[in-house]
Amino acid sequence: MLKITRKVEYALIALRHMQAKDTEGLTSASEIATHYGIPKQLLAKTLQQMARDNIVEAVQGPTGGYRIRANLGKISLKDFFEKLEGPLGMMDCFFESDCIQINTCNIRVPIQRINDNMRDMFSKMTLMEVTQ
Amino acid sequence: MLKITRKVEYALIALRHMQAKDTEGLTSASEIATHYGIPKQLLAKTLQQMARDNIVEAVQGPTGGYRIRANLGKISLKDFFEKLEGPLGMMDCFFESDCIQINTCNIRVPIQRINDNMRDMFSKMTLMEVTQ
DNA sequence: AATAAATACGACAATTTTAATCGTATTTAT
DNA sequence: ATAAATACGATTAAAATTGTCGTATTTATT
Repeated sequence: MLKITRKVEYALIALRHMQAKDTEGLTSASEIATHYGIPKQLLAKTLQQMARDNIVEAVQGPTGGYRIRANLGKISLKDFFEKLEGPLGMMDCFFESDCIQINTCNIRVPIQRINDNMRDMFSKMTLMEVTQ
Repeated sequence: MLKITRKVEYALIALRHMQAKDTEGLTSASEIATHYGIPKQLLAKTLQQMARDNIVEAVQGPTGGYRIRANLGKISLKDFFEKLEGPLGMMDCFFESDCIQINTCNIRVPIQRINDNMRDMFSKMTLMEVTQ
């Protein structure tokens, strides 16, 4: 429990890899996949999603690839996690309201508090702290 | 991602339920399962695990049940989570060392830092904060 | 113009993890 | 003796995650 997903993991690996290179150069999904031994297609999808979110920029065609587009110091980990994985919550009932026990539940409020602490923590950390 | 498990959820529900009652009285797994509409056997196992961890005390036989044994104000959420679910880590490589990429991995150290922050946060919260 | 290498992406399959159930044994109040 | 409760290993079911497939599109190079 309380784990990040591979998608987030691969995204962070890719960002850190690109960060370490010349800002202007492009990096292909293959380059990263080969270097870190991770599945290329899955990584590519993750990069594509980050492109849709304007975190990276994609260039098509041969010699194409990705480069970092956003200011990573201005994206909080909370926003990053939520862009890739949707709303952040320790229990599903914080966003899916199909729990029929929601009225009798005695821990929703206290867990909500803890959850707020967690969100707060991730709000105060930026992507830059991971990638540099 | 970053979710707690049902086991932890049921454990917290049970503790909070018992906390709200007379300290000396016993509470059966059935009572809690019925009241909150959760699977009795699974809840029972969770209570049994908490009994092994000395968080609750178990009394057998008819009229038996459980009561809180530990001082919940002295058990951190981190310890509680780890008692029920094992070591707390955002990535498996923090305790399972079978990742062959562990040497080339470029995010292990930064994620480790974030992980430490998270563990720190849960170390500073007690079970009492959830159950009262 | 043809080719090849890259991104784009929906659909599907495999794997892993989590959740729930089953079956049986033990304890003990009535 | 019975019944209601805890105890717990083994198994099954369900859900979530992870990975693959197939095909389309873009574009530099020849």
